[in-house]
Amino acid sequence: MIAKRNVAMARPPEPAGLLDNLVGYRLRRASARMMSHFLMTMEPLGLRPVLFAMLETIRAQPGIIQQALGTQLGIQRANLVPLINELTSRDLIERRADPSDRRALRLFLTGEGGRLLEEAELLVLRHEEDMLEQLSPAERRTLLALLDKIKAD
Amino acid sequence: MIAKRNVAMARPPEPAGLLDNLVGYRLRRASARMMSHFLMTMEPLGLRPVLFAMLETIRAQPGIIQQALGTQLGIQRANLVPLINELTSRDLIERRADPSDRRALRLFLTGEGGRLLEEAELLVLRHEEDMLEQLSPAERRTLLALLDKIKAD
DNA sequence: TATTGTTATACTCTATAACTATA
DNA sequence: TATAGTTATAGAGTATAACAATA
Repeated sequence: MIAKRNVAMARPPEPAGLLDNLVGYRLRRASARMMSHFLMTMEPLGLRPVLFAMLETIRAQPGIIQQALGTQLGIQRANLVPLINELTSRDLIERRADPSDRRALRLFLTGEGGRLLEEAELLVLRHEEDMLEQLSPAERRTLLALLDKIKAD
Repeated sequence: MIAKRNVAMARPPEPAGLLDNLVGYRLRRASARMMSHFLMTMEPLGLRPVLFAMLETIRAQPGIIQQALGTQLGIQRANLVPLINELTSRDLIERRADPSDRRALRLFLTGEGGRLLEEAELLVLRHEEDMLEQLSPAERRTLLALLDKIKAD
């Protein structure tokens, strides 16, 4: 393609000045790249990032109630419902009534949920390895540590 | 609140195991924190992150066409249209026909767009300062450099 | 034929308010 | 009164397909 110079203020295609020095913007773009690649990687398993995060959290804390799951993942109770339904109807998790608090539903992985999650974990590790191959182990630790220093609000 | 121990596999509320060691997940959470704080900061100006990014890019490259704007910001042409309309109807930018390519529309900030963007930049810098106060200048540079090492796809 | 801008559409994510059943 | 789960709804982001005008 040939550069056009017929407009008064046209400049070389510089990325955009201030924008490119903003941590928030660069963070958002980097995160979008990761998400997009995650989606491609997980497509065969039909797991989006949220669903994977939910399964991981339920596996780490079997019997967790929806409210706690939502709090930990930053998802509101109301928005969690259709996601829980999605995992339930795919037989990846199950809800069991809590005998001591009949408002609460405890969440557990099913056998199939556990199996799928194991497959997913392999894919996720491969995905991270693929996206982060330019970063040494030390750099990855540094990146995580620096991310943690961003204000929690 | 008192911990309940009446469910077989209940564990201490650990964040979630593998999940918390995934760069993609931590990146996504950090980015969400920044976005949320950005939204609060910019609320008085009515600028969302996308709109701010568009204004910045148009200011840096006056006369940019929609297609290029979309490519640079990672927004598809079709999705850009309502955003351009929003900025146009608020008199922050204007479209001018390109005499040499009558398919293309060149984008420019209006006077008011320029003024609003200047205000916005001050707020954004304050916002970044607020969110990143725990990071030294060197750490911020390191963070940006590490983000750049994440694969571009 | 390919490209620019556009319309239409659909899905996901996010946010809020209000309901129910329990506590 | 407060909490857990739910329903309904609306806004915003993102993706694809198809069209008109122009190259």
